[in-house]
Amino acid sequence: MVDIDLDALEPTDFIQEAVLEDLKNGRFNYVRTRLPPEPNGYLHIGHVKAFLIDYNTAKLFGGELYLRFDDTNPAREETEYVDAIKEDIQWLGIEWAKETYASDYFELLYEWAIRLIKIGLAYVDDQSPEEVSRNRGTLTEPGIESPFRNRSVEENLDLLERMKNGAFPEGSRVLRAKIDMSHPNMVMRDPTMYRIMHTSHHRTGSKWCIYPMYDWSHGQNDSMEGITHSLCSLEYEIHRPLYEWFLEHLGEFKSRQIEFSRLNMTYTMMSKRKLRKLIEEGIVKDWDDPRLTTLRGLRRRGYTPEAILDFNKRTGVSKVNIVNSGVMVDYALLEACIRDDLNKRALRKMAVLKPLKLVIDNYPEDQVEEMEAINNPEDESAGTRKVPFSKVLYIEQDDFLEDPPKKFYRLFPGNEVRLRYAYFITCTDVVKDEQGNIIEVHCTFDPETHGGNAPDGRRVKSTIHWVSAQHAVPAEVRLYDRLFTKEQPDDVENGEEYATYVNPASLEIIERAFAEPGLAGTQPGEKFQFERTGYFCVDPDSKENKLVFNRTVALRDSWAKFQEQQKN
RNA sequence: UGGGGCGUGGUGUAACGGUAACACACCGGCCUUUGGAGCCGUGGUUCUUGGUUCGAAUCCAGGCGCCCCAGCCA
Repeated sequence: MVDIDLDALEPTDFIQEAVLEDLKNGRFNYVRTRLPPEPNGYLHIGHVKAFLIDYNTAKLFGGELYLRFDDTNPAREETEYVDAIKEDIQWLGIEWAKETYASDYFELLYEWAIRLIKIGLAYVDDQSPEEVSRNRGTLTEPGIESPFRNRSVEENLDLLERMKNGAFPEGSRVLRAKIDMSHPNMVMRDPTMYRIMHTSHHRTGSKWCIYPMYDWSHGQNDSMEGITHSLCSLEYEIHRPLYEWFLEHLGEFKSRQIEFSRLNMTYTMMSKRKLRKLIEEGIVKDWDDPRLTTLRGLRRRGYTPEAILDFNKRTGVSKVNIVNSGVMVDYALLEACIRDDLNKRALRKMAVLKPLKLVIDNYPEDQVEEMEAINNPEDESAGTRKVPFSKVLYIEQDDFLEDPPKKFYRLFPGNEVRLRYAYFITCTDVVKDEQGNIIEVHCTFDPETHGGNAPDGRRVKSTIHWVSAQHAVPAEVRLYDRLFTKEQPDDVENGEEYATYVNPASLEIIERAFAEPGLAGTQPGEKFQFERTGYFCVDPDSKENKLVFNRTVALRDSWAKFQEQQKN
């Protein structure tokens, strides 16, 4: 029973409004939702939307959430996935009241099937899969009734039991609901309830030789568990009449199904089948490849549960149906969410991704100063730290140009910039190798500007980051970009393959970057902002003697954007 | 050409018959010891046509467009 003040509740979407209405008008007096993953692959960001709708709806009304694995197809489901899915859901912070399996109800479901046979509403069909398909009709033409449709109850009962016990080969028979072969809704044209599979199940072993179809299992499981609100995506809307038909004739408890838009995102793929293909073809390494929008990929990439929850909140809930039964959300929104979260929380560090040697000619040879740096300008309580400074430094290659274009404010011959938290420097000279590559930049510093402030009040246009060459720790840095160059990579155009749209620059490995010494010893999962370049986290590949960082997302970069504009 | 859904700036969501709002993106500007962050500003005849109404994104009717369904997948 709900013992909360319904009038005080604030529903945040149309589903919660509908549930509130059901509670107010007495259709239900409690709320129980269910979260129904199929244990046949890893979770991706699209699943999160569905999960959070179930979780948040139950939570708002003081109800409970069941985690029910839809394990009705043993040919593709494994325990390994069950564990991984639970781990991912927990990582997000979703709690469930009870863990159940569709297979928990195989026995009861079988009894219900017998009841349907007994009232003449289900029959064993001996047609081949091809015949069943051919006789289903088309979208505009009615189907043809099976010659086995009017078998006696006794024969149906006998055949089903023998099917269950393994008397017949796979594909030889199915149990079908007897509804209407000319129904305009294809789902209602005598849908299959059980098929024969001589496959061992991850939980029931070899006990069953028949397994229920999703359409026969799901709605009945909802009923058996007393699920009040069965929340699912739009493509199940046309299945709702079938679920209601079953329960109506069985005389069992009816859940209310409410459908919502699925989440699709630009520059990525959501379907498990396609994700699996990416892995099999070696385009990405595994389910946790940081370029994937799987939960494991996002986690390894450095995304936080908070950012993903925020993303979910910002994308909302609706029934808008633009593509693939749902909406198409801009990938940039996800990036905005992680930037927002990490901006507030991540400690700042300095790291030079593409090092260029900088020598301060007038700085004493052996001197080392400890410069005070702010750990997080967004959070004063994060305090400060000391960063060693000396005569020879590394700066970013991108921060120096011998012959700069207009609007380039960084270092170039004759120009003065600030080294973050250190000094003002002026570039005096450039050293090149025989091929003409710049290998060293020389400058002088102004001792009066210690800490980065000029007592005479003069200003510089730019502040650049640095690390002291003799103190820096080397690190491998993996720069990621979107996996595809096309907004909808699965919208494959004539003759092409989605592989055509794979972004060749989706992964760039920098073998030898240099980080400030404070980064030594950091542990996998730790997150930082490398000033001026982006947010990074320590990869699980990282070892005591070899740091590995993943770039979660780059900082917004108006200079890079400006350059991009100039090109176009 | 059957059935079921959905149409609000580029994208996603609000507005529950009473001045179309918010976020992201984009483009300007301010500010800045991160070209980050922050702050301010410019973008829409609410798919369309007609009707009801003092008043319509909202209610009604027609049209158009898009998505889903012909697995012994879920």
